[in-house]
Amino acid sequence: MSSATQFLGKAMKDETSSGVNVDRRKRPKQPRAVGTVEAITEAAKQIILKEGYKNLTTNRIAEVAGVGVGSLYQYFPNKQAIIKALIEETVFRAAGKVRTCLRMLMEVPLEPALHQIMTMLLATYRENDFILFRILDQIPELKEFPQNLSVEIHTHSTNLAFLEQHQAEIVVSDLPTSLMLIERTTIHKIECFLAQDPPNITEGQFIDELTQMAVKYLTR
Amino acid sequence: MSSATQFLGKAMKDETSSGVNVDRRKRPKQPRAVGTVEAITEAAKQIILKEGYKNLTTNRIAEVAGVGVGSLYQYFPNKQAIIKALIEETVFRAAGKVRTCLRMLMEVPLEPALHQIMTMLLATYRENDFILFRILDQIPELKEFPQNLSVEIHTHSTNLAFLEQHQAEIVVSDLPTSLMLIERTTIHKIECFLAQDPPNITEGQFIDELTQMAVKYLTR
Amino acid sequence: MSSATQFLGKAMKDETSSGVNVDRRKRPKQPRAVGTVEAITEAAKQIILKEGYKNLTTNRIAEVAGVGVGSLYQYFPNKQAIIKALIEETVFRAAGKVRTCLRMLMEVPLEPALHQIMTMLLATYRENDFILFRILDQIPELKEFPQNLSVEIHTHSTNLAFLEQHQAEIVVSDLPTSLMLIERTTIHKIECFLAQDPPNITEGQFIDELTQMAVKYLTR
Amino acid sequence: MSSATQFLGKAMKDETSSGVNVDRRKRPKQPRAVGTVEAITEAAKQIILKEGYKNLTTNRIAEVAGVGVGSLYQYFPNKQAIIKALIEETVFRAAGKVRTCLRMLMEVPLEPALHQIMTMLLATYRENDFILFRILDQIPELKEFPQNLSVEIHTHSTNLAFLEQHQAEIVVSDLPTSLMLIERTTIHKIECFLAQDPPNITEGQFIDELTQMAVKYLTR
DNA sequence: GATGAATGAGGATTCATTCAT
DNA sequence: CATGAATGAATCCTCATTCAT
Repeated sequence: MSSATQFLGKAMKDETSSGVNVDRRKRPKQPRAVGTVEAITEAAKQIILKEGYKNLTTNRIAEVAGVGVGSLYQYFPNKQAIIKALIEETVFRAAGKVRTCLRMLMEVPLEPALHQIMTMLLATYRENDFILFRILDQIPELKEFPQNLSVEIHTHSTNLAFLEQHQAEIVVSDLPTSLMLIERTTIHKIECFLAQDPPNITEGQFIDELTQMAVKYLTR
Repeated sequence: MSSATQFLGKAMKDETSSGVNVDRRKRPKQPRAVGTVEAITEAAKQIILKEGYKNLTTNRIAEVAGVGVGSLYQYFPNKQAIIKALIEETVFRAAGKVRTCLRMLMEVPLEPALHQIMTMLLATYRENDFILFRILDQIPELKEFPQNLSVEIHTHSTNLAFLEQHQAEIVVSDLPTSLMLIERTTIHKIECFLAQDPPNITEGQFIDELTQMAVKYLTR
Repeated sequence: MSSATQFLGKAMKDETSSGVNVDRRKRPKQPRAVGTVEAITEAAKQIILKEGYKNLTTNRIAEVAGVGVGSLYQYFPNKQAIIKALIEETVFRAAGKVRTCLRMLMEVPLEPALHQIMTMLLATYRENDFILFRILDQIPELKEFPQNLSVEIHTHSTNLAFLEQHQAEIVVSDLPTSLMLIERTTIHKIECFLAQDPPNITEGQFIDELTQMAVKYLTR
Repeated sequence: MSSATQFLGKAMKDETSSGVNVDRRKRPKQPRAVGTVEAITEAAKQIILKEGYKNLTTNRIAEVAGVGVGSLYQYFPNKQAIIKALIEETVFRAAGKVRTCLRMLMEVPLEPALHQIMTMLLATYRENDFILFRILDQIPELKEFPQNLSVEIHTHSTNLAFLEQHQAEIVVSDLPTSLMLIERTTIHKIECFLAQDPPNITEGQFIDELTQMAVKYLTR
């Protein structure tokens, strides 16, 4: 039994015990309804970005989305589900970009490839309002459903494939574990970098730094 | 000094910190009072650890501390101040241990020294209920007073002294910046490691991993 | 500079910096909501009248109004706003009656006209639960928004027109100032009279007294 | 049965039903204790004057007075009693001045005498921090014990004696009632005048105004 | 489906008063 | 006598959720 399985098992147990449902209530089929759902998550996003997570109330979401509060509960069973949907959406889009980029760099040597990846990652985080990714820290309840709420989850296997493609240049013994370490470290640094305002290091320097760190670690 | 001046002074003091005061209210003098203050922060700690941050209400703190709600406000102006005091306390104690350890390893070669440091760091984080360190992520308001709320702040100069002592073995150009990166990365990894339950890697392996990462990065 | 100056200055600054909003929160659109708003102010009125201002708590208002506490905050940002609305309402209705009466007496000679006005004033104060007018004394915070909270404000210009119409009989030099003095004095006396229970003077005597005072003052 | 008797009767009934004691707890005999009592009322006065009635808490009084909260309850049964004592003190001192002045003007003709009295009254109100006199409006509970809390009470008989001394110049039929009207009106106007900042009338003009009003009313 | 008025449990905070030291 | 730590009922206000229209 892998730890992943255990983890999922735990999450499921928790869900059962707390009785909280964070999934969508119904799949809207009518185009009007699709628009409403998007308006809701978009409103949530704007509020988090502009007014802070602590101001994210259901009434405010409805107001910004231009719908009645009641409509929120047509598509989401509760507030958490809205946040979850928003993050999933964001993560899904971001992961797609990362995977596309990785596939294009399969044939490129490790160091320049990593440099490009890092550049793209930074851009993706910025575009996708990285603050959303950090929101999870403020919602312990949601942490128990991380299945789809982390970019790594959606990119890990592609990442792995990428590294295996470059195995000739790499010396670490346990590739999956090393990959995980690099992934986390990289993302953490990007978050720290983006959180600084103004940054005390140029973007170019920062990406070089990130790349060097990964290359050194992987190739001794 | 006119009453107008007094008033402005008071108003300004109140306003400077965005209206929120997170400092202590009064210093307890009677031994009984000291016990109460400790009971309050200890209660807050236990609640965070056992019931989660979202259950940290003032009434619950008082209940667990075995005092009346009013007593909380004898020593702290508001709930945030309690949390701040708790974290400061924890951080201060942890930083003390780290510094002591570092001073003992000044003469030891880099790699074994780092190995010991990592071991000690992991132990310290575990002992000191590392969860507290992560609580800040859930309280954006407190992030604005990070002066004393981060272990790094209290250990950075000692860390720097340690690395300078080993300069012969180190190749990085900008030592302070590199140190900061290593500090953050190490702490982040420790937090991730401790957050896993159960960990999918042994403690020994994990510390080796940490040490290798730092050594490689510093010495190429 | 007198202490009065300092006091007022401080008070004003206090209000400005505290940024308290005493306006309505939203305009009810559904008829049900209109009823709720009225029920709230009416409940506040009844509590003040029957239980005293010190028993005017938000929970009690909700209870008497037969609604939940939350409903109070659908239409008013805070308790003060409820009181303000109640007083405004009362003042507005009372001022309307006064103005109507004055316009009807434009052609009547001064003394009989004043007599009728005083009679009507007393009746209006009694009907309109004059206690509400005195509540302001107990809420220093509201005193700073007296724009619409005083009957005089809404009747002063009509009063002035009335006196100018009778200028032939009047000898005072500065009509506006004299008017203000009479207004305040009259109202104050009415309040004192109504506050007595039981009064030690008949209503007829009292109105004669009021009229005489004004007539003597205006006509030497 | 005079209205005064009725009023007292009512007050006593109220006290019985509310069971509140507002008298001093014990008469301090030791000089140290006398100092403490004075420090307490003085502190209350300073707080009302500089920080507003809403900031008058027992803890703050003790703090400003430089004693422990407990000591307040050595000499006063509750907070109201402190306020009552403060007002009594102030009223008593003010009434003394007024009576002295009146006795000196027994032989002076009505108009110049009244002019001097008004001047003195205004000064007394200013000196004695007239705000204290208005505090009663904010404490309905205390209004029920006005026996000694109003300057008029302590000066009424002297006032009456003064007017009787000038009976030759006076035409009103019911002297006591007229006196009461004048007293109230005068005090009310002084309060309004002092509350204005800046006043829109000079002090001299104001006193002339007051005097004229009284003279006209009394002498036709 | 959509609305928005209504809800009320629950949270942070205050402050007059007590009582052990 | 004096102290000041402790108290807790009471207060204002919030906000996720429901449901009648």
